[in-house]
Amino acid sequence: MGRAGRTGGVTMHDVAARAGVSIKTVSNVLNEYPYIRPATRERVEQAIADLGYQVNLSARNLRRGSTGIIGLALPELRLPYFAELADSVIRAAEGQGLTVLIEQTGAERARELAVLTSAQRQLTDGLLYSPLALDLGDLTSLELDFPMVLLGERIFGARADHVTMANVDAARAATEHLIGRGRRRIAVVGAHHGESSGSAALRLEGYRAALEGAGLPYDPALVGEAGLWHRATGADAMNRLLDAGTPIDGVFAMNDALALGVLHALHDRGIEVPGEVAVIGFDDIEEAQYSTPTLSSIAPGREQIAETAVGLLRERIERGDAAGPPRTIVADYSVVARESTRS
Amino acid sequence: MGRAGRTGGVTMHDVAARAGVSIKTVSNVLNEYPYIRPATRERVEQAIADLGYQVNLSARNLRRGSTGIIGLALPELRLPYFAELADSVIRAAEGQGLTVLIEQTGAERARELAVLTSAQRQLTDGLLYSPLALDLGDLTSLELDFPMVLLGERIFGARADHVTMANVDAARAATEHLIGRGRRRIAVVGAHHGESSGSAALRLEGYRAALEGAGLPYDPALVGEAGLWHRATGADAMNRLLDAGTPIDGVFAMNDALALGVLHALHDRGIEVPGEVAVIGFDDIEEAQYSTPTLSSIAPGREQIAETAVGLLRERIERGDAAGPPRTIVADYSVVARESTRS
DNA sequence: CGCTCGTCATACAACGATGTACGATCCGAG
DNA sequence: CTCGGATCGTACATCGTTGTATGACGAGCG
Repeated sequence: MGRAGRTGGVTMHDVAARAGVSIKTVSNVLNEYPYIRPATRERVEQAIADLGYQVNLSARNLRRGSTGIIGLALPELRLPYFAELADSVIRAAEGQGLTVLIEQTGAERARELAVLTSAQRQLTDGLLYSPLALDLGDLTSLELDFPMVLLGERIFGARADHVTMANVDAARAATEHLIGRGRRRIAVVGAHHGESSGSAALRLEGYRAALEGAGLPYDPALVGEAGLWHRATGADAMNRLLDAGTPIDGVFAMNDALALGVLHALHDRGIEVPGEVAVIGFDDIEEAQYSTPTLSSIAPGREQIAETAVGLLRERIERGDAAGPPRTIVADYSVVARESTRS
Repeated sequence: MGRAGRTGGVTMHDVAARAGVSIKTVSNVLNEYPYIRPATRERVEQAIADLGYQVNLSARNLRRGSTGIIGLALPELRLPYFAELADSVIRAAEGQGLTVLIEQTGAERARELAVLTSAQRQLTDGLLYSPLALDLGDLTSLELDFPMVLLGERIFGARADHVTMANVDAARAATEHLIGRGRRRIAVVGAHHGESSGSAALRLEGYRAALEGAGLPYDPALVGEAGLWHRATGADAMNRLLDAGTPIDGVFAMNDALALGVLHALHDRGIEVPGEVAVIGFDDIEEAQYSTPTLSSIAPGREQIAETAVGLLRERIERGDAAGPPRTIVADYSVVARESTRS
């Protein structure tokens, strides 16, 4: 074991020798130390170019005590929303001079907790953290003293920065969009029974608020449970609702994956969308533009979320105040109307 | 700047002091050095637990000259195929004790080349590399001496390991599947004009072989170009083919994203699938199971590809023979028939 | 009883970069 | 011509870990 640098093992020492200066001067050139004569700087840069030198990041990291890497903990990349989020986060981080290390938790509680103490923490300067399975009871676990920004859809009381979306308002807007299309028997898919925090609860709250605002009754028979928000669970939930025989003319799915499952279930039964049932989702993943019919959704401002989150995290890292007062940023959203809710 | 370990700055030194041994003994315990008395080992382990010590990876990496991280260079995570691939690679790597650092190239030639010399190379022990824009002329750029495994759909003559799929055979099987359903005017979508290597060329070859085998003529009017294999370009290509007025009763799309775009274009024009036109894709992304109609596709054995690729790379890294004789592994594939080709 | 050999642990010197302290220039002002 | 401050570079220690060399101890052998 133990091969040195990938670049052929060229060290600062070699560069220094070639440029005829000390090793520290090379370091100074690389680190924008101001007092270097142009001639010296040029000689060093030439030597660097000649030898194809690259700094050894392990050594620099050790010395500096930081790595320039941030972690991104999310459930699974195969969920389109998180893939797109990761994409945006990587771009945003790149723009701010950071590298991203992705860790998948599978939305399992144990693994979500493990992420907080894993060896990776030690290799990263901070963490963008998107837990799905944790609840308020796990709050204490989050009282760590490394820079962290909570990401996504849950509202925690945790003492950490949080970049989120306006779940209640957006869900209300989605439901109102259906109501505005003349729907009156609107089902909701994705509820988590007995959960009071988390995006499921918040989006249900928005749904209820919209009904109330329109003077429509809240009917528990129209609430479809779905623990994991996958296509398969969305299809299952829809099938259960239909099997129960409740009349339905609109569906608000708590995310697009669920909504696509719902579309699929409706299609299977020959129920026309949007003719008989209108459907709206949440997340506005790219797939929503290409499904049949195309899917109306809530666009949560993913780029903005990523950019903001990386920015907050970077600030914490640079200022070294992992424990500063927590900030919460709520991203903008918008309703995107497509075929699935054309009236 | 310069905060030490995230774990509160506990070092081996502290552990050694608490356990009443030397610092090296602690290291020996951690590194499975065989000659340690059980009593000593236990004392050290207790001290580690008491202090919550974690090794400083930067220091270890510097000393060992390796990082335990592998790079994964791919076009974009927002392309479902690559998101699913990344998911599988991360799982496979985790199982083999490695961490994955994803780098997005956007399928741009310049960025694909930049990946090979970026600072990240220096932070990783090896690279899983999935270039789309490079061609045979770039072969020389790939003659690097760090461990690398080429991934995915292209066949290079490069002197590097390659995990690929049987593009020609699989494309032929897809086309034969359509022929078996009685289709005779089969279009292909995703061709790259003038390219002779790369998956586009190989899949086109398979398509032609299938036609030939069935005694059907090859008609250039049935070949749809699409530079990037996205939903949007697939829809565009299909629209162009339809606008040209060529009769078509089947479509082989070179990947699922294209196929979904094709489905969308057909739907827009009220053309029934599979009644009037049958469609088959390639990649078998999860979305294929939930589109309307569900999409027939070629399942390329993604798990197998990921597992194999990580294994090959790890072997290279551990044996230190980045320049050993190149191996090529061809993964299994299978035809998955769904609604879009039900006859 | 002296010697070798297997066990167990230690001291020391690296890995490659950077911060600190300090010495060596150079310039203009007195 | 000397002095002082601004520039420019250097030597050294250090980040936390691990490989090498080495020493101490006890057991088994002749």
